Formats: sequence, C-alpha cells, structure tokens
Amino acid sequence: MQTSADIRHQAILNTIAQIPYGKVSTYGHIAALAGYPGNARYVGRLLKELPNNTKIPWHRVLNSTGRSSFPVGSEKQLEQFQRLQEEQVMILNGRIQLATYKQE
DNA sequence: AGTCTGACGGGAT
DNA sequence: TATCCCGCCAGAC
Repeated sequence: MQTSADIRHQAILNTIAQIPYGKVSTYGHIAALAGYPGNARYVGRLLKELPNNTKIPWHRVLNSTGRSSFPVGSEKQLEQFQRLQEEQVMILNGRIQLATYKQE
C-alpha cells in the first residue's frame, strides 16, 4: 500500500521531473508546488537518495539564493554547473539568476 | 520521548 | 550583497 510518505515522495519527484529544459527551480518552491509548503529540506533529502543513473533533473534544483547546495568546488557542484551550462543556463560567480531562469 | 542532523528559507542587520 | 540567526520538518538513533 501507499503510505503518506510514499505519496509525498512521488509528488515531489513528479514536480521536479516537470521542470523544463533550460529552466531551474528551488527546493522551497518545489515543496510548495508538490503540496508540501515548508518541506524544502525534505526535497533535498529525496534528491540525495537518487541513484546516479536517475533521469530526474536534479541539477535544475537550486537553493533560494540561486546557488548550488553542494560544497564549492566539489565534484557534484561541478557536475551540476556543467549540466546547467549544457542547457544554456548562465552561471555568474557560482550563481544562477533566478529572475531569468526560474520555472514559472 | 529527547536530541541531532541537514542538497532549506526568510528576516534582521 | 553577505552574515547571522532562528524556524522548519522528516529521519535516524
């Protein structure tokens, strides 16, 4: 059966899966869109558990300041920036302009 | 049940 | 714009 946690999990991943190519979103925004305002931390928790071969566009998820939530210079951060740049998303001083790229 | 942790957020300074 | 600080919430012990 589906527990409330399973349903929340599905709702959040579905929401992330819908972020368009070339666009980005934030943890808090995703939580709210999925129907769980205030659960930004939970969004990050789920992404952390995704397998390396996932098709979920985790790289399009940024924190509210428009920055990657990975440590500066880490492999994960570099991979995230690389993927975003492949989608024509500009990164200035380690930061993405949410006003320009944020999903509506 | 109490405490700690974290891919977070927002307001104050 | 950058720091600090505190609130938030599910999970792991």
